[in-house]
Amino acid sequence: MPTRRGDLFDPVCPTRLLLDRIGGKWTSMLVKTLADDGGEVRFAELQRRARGVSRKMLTQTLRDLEHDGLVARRVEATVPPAVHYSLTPLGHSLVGPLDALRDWAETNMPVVDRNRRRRLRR
Amino acid sequence: MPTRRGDLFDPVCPTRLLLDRIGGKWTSMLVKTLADDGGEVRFAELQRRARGVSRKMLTQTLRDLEHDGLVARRVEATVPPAVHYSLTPLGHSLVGPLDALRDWAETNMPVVDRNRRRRLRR
DNA sequence: CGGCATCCCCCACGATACTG
DNA sequence: CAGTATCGTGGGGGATGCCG
Repeated sequence: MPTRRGDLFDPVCPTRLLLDRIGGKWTSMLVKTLADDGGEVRFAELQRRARGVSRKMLTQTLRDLEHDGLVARRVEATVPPAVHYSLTPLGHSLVGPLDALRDWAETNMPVVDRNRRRRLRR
Repeated sequence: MPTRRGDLFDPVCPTRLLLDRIGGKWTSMLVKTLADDGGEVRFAELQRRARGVSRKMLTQTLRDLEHDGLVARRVEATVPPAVHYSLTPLGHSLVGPLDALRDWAETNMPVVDRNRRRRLRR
């Protein structure tokens, strides 16, 4: 078996791959948006809810999620086209673990002064 | 209350801050190493266990973890110095949620062919 | 031994413009 | 409406060297 369970030190270990995904700037909020809705959400609606995301990053993030089987994409061939996104069952199964992280963060993450963005740096 | 629970769309929401941390290349494996050990681990030992980490990134990651109260640093003022790292209680409390993520990843993360590193890119 | 300082590279991400 | 194409940039992260 190529992937030993728990071997975070393997550069291609599943945990690292997952963290690469949900570590993306928009991934977690998109998953949460789709999870909260429960059904299908259109592209423009997603962009409206994820305040600040560019169309490029929205597309790219959704493509990655789709590639990993977390998100389903359905196209209505109308003019203009309507594209609907939703969580797959696999996607829904990730919501639990993600919520656990979120709960931990909201309870324990120290409140940061807005001036030092990101790291402390210097 | 400044941080609304569940507002992933707030740029400084706790979840995003947490993901910035554990999204780091070495963070999760360091936390896991310290968690598995249970006690104190020396700098050189950490570097040995986290195969591939440079001293610079090891120091930087540990500093960030320390800053967030997840890791404790203890210096023995001998020559040469001996520095010991361990998880704080707060750090230990993160292990559960992190393990949940890890379990999900190992069960559900699609096996990736080693050729396409990171995204699909093109 | 542990850890800054420095230099450099690369890629995630943003802004903008064009298209079916 | 829902994308692609292109360009530019910030900062995460690697390599190396010096230092107390």
